[in-house]
Formats: sequence, C-alpha cells, structure tokens
Amino acid sequence: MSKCEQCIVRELSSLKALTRDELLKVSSCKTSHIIKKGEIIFEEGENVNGIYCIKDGVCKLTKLSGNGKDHIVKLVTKGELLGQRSMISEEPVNLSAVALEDMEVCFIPKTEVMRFFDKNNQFSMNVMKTICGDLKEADDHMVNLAQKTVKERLAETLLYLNDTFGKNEDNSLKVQLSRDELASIIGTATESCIRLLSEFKKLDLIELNGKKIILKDVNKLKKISE
Amino acid sequence: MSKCEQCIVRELSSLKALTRDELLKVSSCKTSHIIKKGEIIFEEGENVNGIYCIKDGVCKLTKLSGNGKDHIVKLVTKGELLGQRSMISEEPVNLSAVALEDMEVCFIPKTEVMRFFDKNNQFSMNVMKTICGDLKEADDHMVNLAQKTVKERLAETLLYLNDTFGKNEDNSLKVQLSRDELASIIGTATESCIRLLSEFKKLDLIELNGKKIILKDVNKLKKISE
DNA sequence: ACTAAAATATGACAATTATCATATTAAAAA
DNA sequence: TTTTTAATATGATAATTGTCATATTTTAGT
Repeated sequence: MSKCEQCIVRELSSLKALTRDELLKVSSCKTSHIIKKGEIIFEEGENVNGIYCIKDGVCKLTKLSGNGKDHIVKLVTKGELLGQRSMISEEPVNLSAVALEDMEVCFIPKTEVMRFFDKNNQFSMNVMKTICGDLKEADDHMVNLAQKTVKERLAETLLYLNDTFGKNEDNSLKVQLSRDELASIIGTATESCIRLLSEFKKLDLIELNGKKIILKDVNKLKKISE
Repeated sequence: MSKCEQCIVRELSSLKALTRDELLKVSSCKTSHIIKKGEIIFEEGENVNGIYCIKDGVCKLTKLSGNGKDHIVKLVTKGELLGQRSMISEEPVNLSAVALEDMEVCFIPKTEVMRFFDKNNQFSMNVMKTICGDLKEADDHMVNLAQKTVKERLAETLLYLNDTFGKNEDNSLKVQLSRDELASIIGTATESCIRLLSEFKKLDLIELNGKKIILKDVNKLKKISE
C-alpha cells in the first residue's frame, strides 16, 4: 500500500492542510482502488461512507433527469476529492461518478475525515472553500445553460476541456468524450451536438479524427462562445 | 437597535448554533437596514465585508449573462443568510441581491463571523451544510435547465413558488414576480413566458389577475412539470 | 386626474433545436 | 477474420422557442 506522505495528490487537494501525523493516520486506514474506464465509483442515491481522493484519471459526475437521460454536471480529475458534499450533509450522494479513463483513487472513511474536521481548522476551511468554488461554478454553468444557445455552449465546452485538461502530443483534447457525453454536458440532443461539430469542422475551427477533437482556431471559438 | 437574542430569525439560520454570549456580541456590532422593494443589497463583483441576515422579506439573487440579461439564480427569504460563499472564498460576491418586496436585514461584519468559525464548530458545520444544500439545489436546477422544456420549467417554477413561499388569503402566490422575472428564472424570453402563462390559463390550470397568479390545478401542473 | 412610461399580451414569422429515419463508420465479440 | 453491435453522421421534417411588431393594460410621475 502506497503512503500518503509521498503522494503527489496530497499537495493538490484540501488534504494539503493535514499534518505529517494526520497523513500517517490516513495512510493506515485508506484503501486504494484501480477503476477501469466506464466503471462506476458510486451511484446517485448510494450511501458513501467517506471520500474518494483521485490520484489519477478523470471521471464524470452525472445526474439522472426526469426523461431518463443522464446529464453531466461536472468533470473531476487528479487531485480532487469526491463525496465531500454528501459526507457533510449526511445524505446519500446526489450524483453518480463514472470513470472516463482508467483511474487510481483512494477511499478515506468518514470517521477519519470527520476527526480532521474537528481538529484541523485549516482542513475544514479548505474543504469549505472547495465547495464554495463548486457552487460558484454551478451558478455560472446554470446561467450559461439558461441563456446561451447550443452552439455557444458547445464552443465554450470545447474551450473548457482544452483549458482544464489540456491536450495530447497530437494536439487533440486529452479528455475523450463520446458525442453522447459531450451532448450531455451542453444539454442537447446527440444529433444536434454532432451536427454542430460538423459545422465547426467545415468552418475549420476544429478537426475531427474519430473520437479525437483538435481545436484549430481557439480565438474564433472564443468569439462564438461569447 | 433590536436584540439578536429575541430575534425570530436566530432559530432559523446557521446562527442558531451561537451561544448567548456570542449572540450578545452580534447584537452589539450588527447594523439593521430597511430595504425597499427593488433596492439593491449588493451587486455582482462588490466586496461585501460580512453577511446579511434576512429578518423579513424576499430577495432575488441574479447573475448577469453574456447577452446582458439578468438570470435569477435563487430566491432567498426570511431566516436565510446572504454572502456566506463570498466571505469564505474571500472573493467578491458572484451574484447581485435585489429586494422583491420590502425587507428587513441585519449586516454582521466579517471579522465577527470569522471569529465564530474559529471558536464554534457547530456554527461552521451549519454554514457548511447550508452551502452544501445550495450546491445540491444548483445541481438539480442545472439538470432541469438542460433537459426540460420551457413549459415544464414554468410549471415546476410555479409549484416551487407555491411550496416554498406559500400563498395569500386570496390563494395567489405570495411572492409576486413580474413576467420578466419569472422568465428570467426559467431561462426563456419574456414573451414565451407570457404565452405559456396564457396557455395554462386557457387550460384552467392557473388564474391570472394582473401580477397575481393563482394555482387552480396543482396536480395537472405537477404532471406537466414531470 | 392626466400624461408618460412601463408591463402585459398577442400575432406573425424566423431561427433554433429535437425527433425520426437511415447511412456509414468504428469498435467489439464470436 | 467475420459478424454483430454500437457510435457517428446526415437528411427530412416537426416542434419549440425567440424576435419583432404592435396593441392593450397597468403603473408611476407630475
């Protein structure tokens, strides 16, 4: 079992506030997991008795809507924590987490985390700030969904993927989403998403190579996204 | 100046965790304000150095979108706190707060509140839970905006207003919104909102009397909202 | 009370987006 | 490899929603 003291993630998440002693405790009670692409970490409605720390990989947080379709609420990646909201609210998780690529995660039981909340003020504050950041992001996202067209939202999402997760050596977006998943982020029908991607391709704004997407004209995409 | 120890609001918000001594402190440093309908409490981008405690009235939290239109992100009412996220994140507020009716609010300076964060764990926990609740709500709202039709969203919003803020003696919704504001909650053009209200009226689901809206068939509205 | 301004309402039309049908291509399984 | 299945792509069309014009009603200001 790998040690938290040496884990790179420790520097990224709220966990960076933990002391050496506290980290040793986490090390001894955490469990490590390899999660394959497509596998479910947890599902909406489940009781998750702790938090997941993402050591590597990206996952999507989805919520089932009334019409039976999944909506992708957020993408979460290396260095971030999952399940904080649910743990604090003492409620089942309201979102499902599914791996978009192979992942490495550690699970830290609630009992341990709650102890840090009591003892380590800086840790509490970090978690709070993270959740506040999520809330702000959610507000922004909400306004975009309410006020922007599908085309604007697609352009914006492509830029977001580029800025947040970067690109491979061949310049294609690192996070590979299916058309269906892309549609479920921007909130539209899969066909509409595909059609707009084709349009962007014709306008030479992007290049499509199977699932790979290469942004060719970031400035024009920015203009479209407004 | 009225005293916090006797204020009804004290039982509602996160402040209920405060001790008698802490409440006395708040009493002595808070400032009370009467805010008239339509007046601004704070504006997006401002630095608000503390939190507002709503003693009476309802306000809207709005965010300006790219196209210059305001989107109503949330309605906040008696017993709730404003400006918590901004205070914790140590950032300017990301939303504007505008009174929908005459309001009574108290302002508690940040320095005081931060002291409670350090000393009173239950208070921190309450604030955290509130923010987590807001985040969950935001997730739900996001999915609705992305997946539901305008008609479904209108029905849902009417039911929400009814359930959350109740009705007057004449059965009309207590919170009176202009058509424009209603449209800006559900994320549509004012004309579309008006048109759908007319449609609901023709179907005998609601009654319209100027700004007053009376829900006549809650069950059918529920079915429409899905 | 009267005038001006704003909010509500409705029609006509255009633009956007969804749905259904059907190729085509890519990926997975036999 | 071959077959089967799933994902991507595109056309045709319908439904939804937005925009502009304009009338009517309500509200606010003098």
